[in-house]
Amino acid sequence: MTRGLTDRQSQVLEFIQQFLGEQGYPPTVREVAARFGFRSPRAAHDHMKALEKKGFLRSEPGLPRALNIIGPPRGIPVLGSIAAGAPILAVEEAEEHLDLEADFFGSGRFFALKVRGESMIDDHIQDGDLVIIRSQDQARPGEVVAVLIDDEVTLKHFHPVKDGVELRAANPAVPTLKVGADRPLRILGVMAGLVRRS
Amino acid sequence: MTRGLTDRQSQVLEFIQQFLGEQGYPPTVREVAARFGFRSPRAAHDHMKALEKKGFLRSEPGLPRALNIIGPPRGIPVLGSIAAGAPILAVEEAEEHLDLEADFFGSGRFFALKVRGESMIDDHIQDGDLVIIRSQDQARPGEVVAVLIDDEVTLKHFHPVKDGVELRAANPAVPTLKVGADRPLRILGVMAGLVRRS
DNA sequence: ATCTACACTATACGTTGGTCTAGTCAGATG
DNA sequence: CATCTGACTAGACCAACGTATAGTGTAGAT
Repeated sequence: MTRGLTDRQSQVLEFIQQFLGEQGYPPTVREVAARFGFRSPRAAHDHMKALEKKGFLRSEPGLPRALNIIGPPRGIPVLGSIAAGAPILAVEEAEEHLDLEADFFGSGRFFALKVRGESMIDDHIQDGDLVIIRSQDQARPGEVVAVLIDDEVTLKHFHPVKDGVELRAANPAVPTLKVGADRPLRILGVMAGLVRRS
Repeated sequence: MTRGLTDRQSQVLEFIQQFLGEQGYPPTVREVAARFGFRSPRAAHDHMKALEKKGFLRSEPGLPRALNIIGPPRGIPVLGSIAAGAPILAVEEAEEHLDLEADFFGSGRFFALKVRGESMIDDHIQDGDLVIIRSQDQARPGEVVAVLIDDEVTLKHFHPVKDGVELRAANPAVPTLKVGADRPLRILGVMAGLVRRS
């Protein structure tokens, strides 16, 4: 499952996550041991130390329940910048994660892109804004979409036309891009929100 | 401060919240005591038991760090709308809470205001946006501030001038407001970010 | 003048829980 | 075959921690 962990380590990590979610505080070594039926706290302790060494957990030595899950970053991954050449769309490659509530922007899978330039300025999306995209491969006319075209990601208004698609910017200075049905165009998702950190 | 709590109890609760946000796990009785300089863990323990009795905390007896904040919702409180007449600035009156990471917009105490109208449209702040405000009573020239004036909250650019302050909108259609040094004007905080949910 | 609520100090008890030493066992690797 | 890694048992040490008893001081209400 998760990068470089043994099965048992994944299970332990998952349990700690779950415990934290349900109880609001992290489990002790012995609580982990009890969950898996270990007769010795040592077994659980070993796994937790392994998880720590692999960077999935942080803990304060000697202190009970002083645990922190740091490995699998939760939240919305910031996958790169728009119009900056082929961003990698794997979660592991995320530059950063926006750690916010699961359904903050509604339901679905989300990612974020950092906007470069002023091409969507009339939609009040400015340089440096993080645009939240809901992952989907379909879009309705007029929606703001993140599309992959010619190995580049752009944010545009989506308008299907005869034999193709028009991608309109929200800036009169930026010309509309007409894409024929033959050219490869992949919709990555539609805009679901925006975060600006001044 | 918060409903039915003594000053000290509020402080203790706030510290526990902050600790949880920063450390990822709850503090022990002694860590609370250390924070406030108590020479005895008993003092902290008493406050925590009081908070528990008043329903702000839950704890598992005998277990270290087995704490749970249940009373006050976490996150950034949405305190009301801008330019919509005297919003209540008590945390209890929050309409909603933006449940996101503690230091998402940097450090400090934050609240959010829902923007009504187009008065800041040139700053690309549009109707319905949630503007994140860092609580502080000072501002530097040019910063976007939330100010309380005549029992109304507005979002404006802050410009100190001779014998007063100018509050400029980011929309040419909205006239600049000149406020004399005599008129009561209270800075609630400065803009630290923005959240738009499309 | 007494009472009660609040905020604490001083000290201590007993348990919980992180961590240690010292092993066993199975499966994979060289 | 020996060695290594992963997963565990058994038992123990002791610091950290929740909790208790007993008491001080202060401020406001009765």
